[in-house]
Amino acid sequence: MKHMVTANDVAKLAGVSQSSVSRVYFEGAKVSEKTRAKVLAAAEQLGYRPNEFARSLITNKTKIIGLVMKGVENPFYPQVLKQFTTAFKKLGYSVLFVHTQNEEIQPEDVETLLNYNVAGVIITDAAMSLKVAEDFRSNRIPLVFFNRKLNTDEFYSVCCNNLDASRKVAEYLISQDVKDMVYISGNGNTSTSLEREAGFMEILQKTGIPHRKYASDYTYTGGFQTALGIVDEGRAPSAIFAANDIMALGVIDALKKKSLRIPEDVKVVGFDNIDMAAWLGYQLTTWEQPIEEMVKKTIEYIMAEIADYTGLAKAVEIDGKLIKRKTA
Amino acid sequence: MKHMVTANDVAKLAGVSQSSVSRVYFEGAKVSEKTRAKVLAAAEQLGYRPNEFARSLITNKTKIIGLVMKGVENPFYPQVLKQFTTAFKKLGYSVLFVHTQNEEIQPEDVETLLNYNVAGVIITDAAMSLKVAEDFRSNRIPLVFFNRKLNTDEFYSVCCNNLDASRKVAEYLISQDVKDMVYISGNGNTSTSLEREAGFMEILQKTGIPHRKYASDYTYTGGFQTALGIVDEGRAPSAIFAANDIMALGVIDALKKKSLRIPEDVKVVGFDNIDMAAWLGYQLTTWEQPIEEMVKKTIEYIMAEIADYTGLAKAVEIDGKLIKRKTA
DNA sequence: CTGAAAGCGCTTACAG
DNA sequence: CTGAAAGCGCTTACAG
Repeated sequence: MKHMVTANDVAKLAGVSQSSVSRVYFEGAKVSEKTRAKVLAAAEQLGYRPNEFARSLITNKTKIIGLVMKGVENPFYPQVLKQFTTAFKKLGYSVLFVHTQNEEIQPEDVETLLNYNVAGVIITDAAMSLKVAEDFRSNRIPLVFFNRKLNTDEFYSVCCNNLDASRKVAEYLISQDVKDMVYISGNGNTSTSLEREAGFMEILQKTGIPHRKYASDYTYTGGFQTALGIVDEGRAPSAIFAANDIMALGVIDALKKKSLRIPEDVKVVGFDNIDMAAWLGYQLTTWEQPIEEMVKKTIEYIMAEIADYTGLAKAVEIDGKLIKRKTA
Repeated sequence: MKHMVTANDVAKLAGVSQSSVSRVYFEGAKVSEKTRAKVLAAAEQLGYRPNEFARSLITNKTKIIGLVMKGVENPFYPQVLKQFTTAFKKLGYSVLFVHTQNEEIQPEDVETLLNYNVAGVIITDAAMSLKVAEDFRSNRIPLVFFNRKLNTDEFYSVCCNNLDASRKVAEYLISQDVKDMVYISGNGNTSTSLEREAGFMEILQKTGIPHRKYASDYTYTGGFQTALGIVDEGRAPSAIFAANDIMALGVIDALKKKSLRIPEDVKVVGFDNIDMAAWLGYQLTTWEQPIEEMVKKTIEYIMAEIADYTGLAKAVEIDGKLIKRKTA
């Protein structure tokens, strides 16, 4: 068995009480400089480290944030993971990574989060039922939907302003003098795909530009196959708006395979601005999601709720910007 | 304050002792079916869930695995993260994700891992000093270096057989009738880059094929710039072996930019077989790392050490295979 | 400012 | 098989 050095061991060596040792390590507690010095010296000598579990048990608080994610194949999400982890570390919080295979978060994942009494949970591209979300609420655990919304407005969400962004994409494309357009959607019922479609279609309808929609799945292969199908139908449009970048890259490869020139024959616009969009092989014109700002807003909310739980619900939307490159 | 349902509450409702409630939830403990039924009914009614922290405090064990990672921009690593998370979940373990900005794992990250008394730690592309590694050992926490080795053989590591793999890459390239070759390395002192270089060079030296080495950094941009430099020198070789795929993709884009044909003018081989290597825009010939098998070996070791700590050190190496596509 | 003591929610010998 | 009790390593009123 590994022997743990406890506050008691330190207390004995330092010649103070165990409470004093505790006070040295508990932020906000008061100790004299003299005691602090004695304790720190003894602790150093013994290699003392406060036990997080004992601490959490008594305070009923943890420094763990649950981050739920599905599509790590889309580089957008590892980026999100990285930024959250980095930002939370500065605040003294660690992230418990939960990966859901399925579209929807599984009961055992919810169990895990609840068992560890996480200080907050962020759910990204996985779906969560209303019932589960209520579970977190009833446990007073702050929850935010990141880059996704529930179709009720009873929870906190942080997204890019998808509606406005896709309107701007449509307007930009129209200004490029296109005849007809195609929207390639992501997974059917995701709020992101739905909103991007709505904004895009709204402008096209308003301006009377012919348009069609094809359903895909937010993957490279999905984008690739969908675009191949479109060309094989003999109905290549003058512009394609893909609901995310990784699909857009598949679209580009498919169009190239069919010897169509980009942007001359077909223009392509994506969404996210992942690293690869800038690669010379693609040079994708896309809408940049303001990840940094989105992460910041999410953390602000969670921290505020940790300090003083309100259960506040709000749909926060942050603008991004159009990044013009070579594909449109 | 959120009120927690405790084993005591359940005990009262079920009309049994708190110990009996505990036994129902503690694997391996014995309870009669009758008691179990009573407890489960009461627990269900109250929404009871055992407190992980109290449990960890008393058993001095956790179900948390620390996973340390740096380069999430290289799709190889999110893939590794996903596979570990999935496999550990099945065993009832969760993963605490630790992202290091710097090349080397930071003291505060080590603190975190130690404070949470993690059941094991896996360190991927970040570096860890010998001193820190010893820290884990002295706390009897199993540690494995995944896809990286320390330059001492005192720790457990799981890697692809890089030496053999790169020899095979060299032999394959030679069979393609090349005149001279270039090796583009990853970050200088990583074991992977060093080993891949060693195996590759060994064969080239043996067969007397002219070769040069360029130092890069395992990123797309690094590969791109390095290849650009090589061409600008007017010394494009007949084949380039990049130490990982993401650099190889950069190399391809640079060569294309310089209007060199692949594989006719220059052949390119990568390492990893990330998803993108198969994309139509690249069709990269590469060495596939057997992630699944590597993950499996890592987990086997960690589980064995959790059950019975030995501190066993070993360098496990697993073969991968050459994936022939269009670039060589 | 400091110490003795209670208690967080569990597991686990120890009796019965 | 079950219960009463001790104890894991902390925080936090409560006195002094």
